[in-house]
Amino acid sequence: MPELPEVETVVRGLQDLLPGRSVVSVRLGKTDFIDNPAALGELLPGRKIIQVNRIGKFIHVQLAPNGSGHLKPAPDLIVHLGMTGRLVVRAADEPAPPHTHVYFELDDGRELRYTDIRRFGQMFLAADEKITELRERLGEDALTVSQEEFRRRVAGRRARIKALLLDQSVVRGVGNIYADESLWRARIHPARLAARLMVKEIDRLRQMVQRVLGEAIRLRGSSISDFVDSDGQPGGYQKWHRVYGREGEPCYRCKTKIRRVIVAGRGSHFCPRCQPPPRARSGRGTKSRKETSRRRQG
DNA sequence: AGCTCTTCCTGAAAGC
DNA sequence: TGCTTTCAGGAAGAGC
Repeated sequence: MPELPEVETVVRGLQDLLPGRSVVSVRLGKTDFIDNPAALGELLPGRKIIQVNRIGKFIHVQLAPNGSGHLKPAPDLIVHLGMTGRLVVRAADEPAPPHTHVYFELDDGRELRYTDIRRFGQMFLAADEKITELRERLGEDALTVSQEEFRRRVAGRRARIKALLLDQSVVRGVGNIYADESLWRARIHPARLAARLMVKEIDRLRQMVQRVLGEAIRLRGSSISDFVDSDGQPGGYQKWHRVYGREGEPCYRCKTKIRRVIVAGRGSHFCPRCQPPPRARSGRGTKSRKETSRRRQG
């Protein structure tokens, strides 16, 4: 599940492989995750790739305008990997794995291929204006957000802190794994309300978010199910997960069993001792929190 | 307005 | 053993 470190790893790989190459043609499989599939084949062939950047979890492939195409707009390619998306460069004669839905033929006999089992990803073309709009819709990058900006976006909010970490308009780049890992390191329970955090805790959380993301980038991301980089190689950070995927196993700090509950609609892993749960506001007695509203299907 | 919940999709794993 | 159900989650949209 690609989050900021995985997307950064893919982008760095593509940045080594793609600039200078031109798109020759585009072939499509299923296209329900693409904004305007026909536009890919109309506006990309003949254009040279300049560079590849990351905007939160989005991949921005910047292309030069087509020399002869004054009349055609020259938008860039934006890709989001969703849950199971892969963007890989391969020799054109190498067989593609199942669920490969977009092939960008390059001018050197290779292909940039997009594979996505569940098609939660996104792909669209965007000119400057739309890219600016995308940046404005998102918060600051989680890796570089300042202490002041992070406080401003979080302090006083009535949402659970976990929900805010996952909200890309608060900070961009954090997903479920790194949210849980950061909260464990900051010793903050995922269900606590942001408004009830001390400023010191907010600052510590930002510090841990950035530490965790930095370490994960160094290890080329976490490979839980599907993630691979632009060469098809898995990352190594999953070995350093302290809570994610460790339900029932001992906490690395205090040996208490790691628990998993649903917070903000997401599986959330935490140590019940290191990350004390929020106390009920005016709850009399200890109303058990085993609500997991399990609805029966009719 | 501000949050939370549901939906999309497939394959793996659990359940009966 | 084999079929059915559940679950995973990024982000958009619905619902409260």
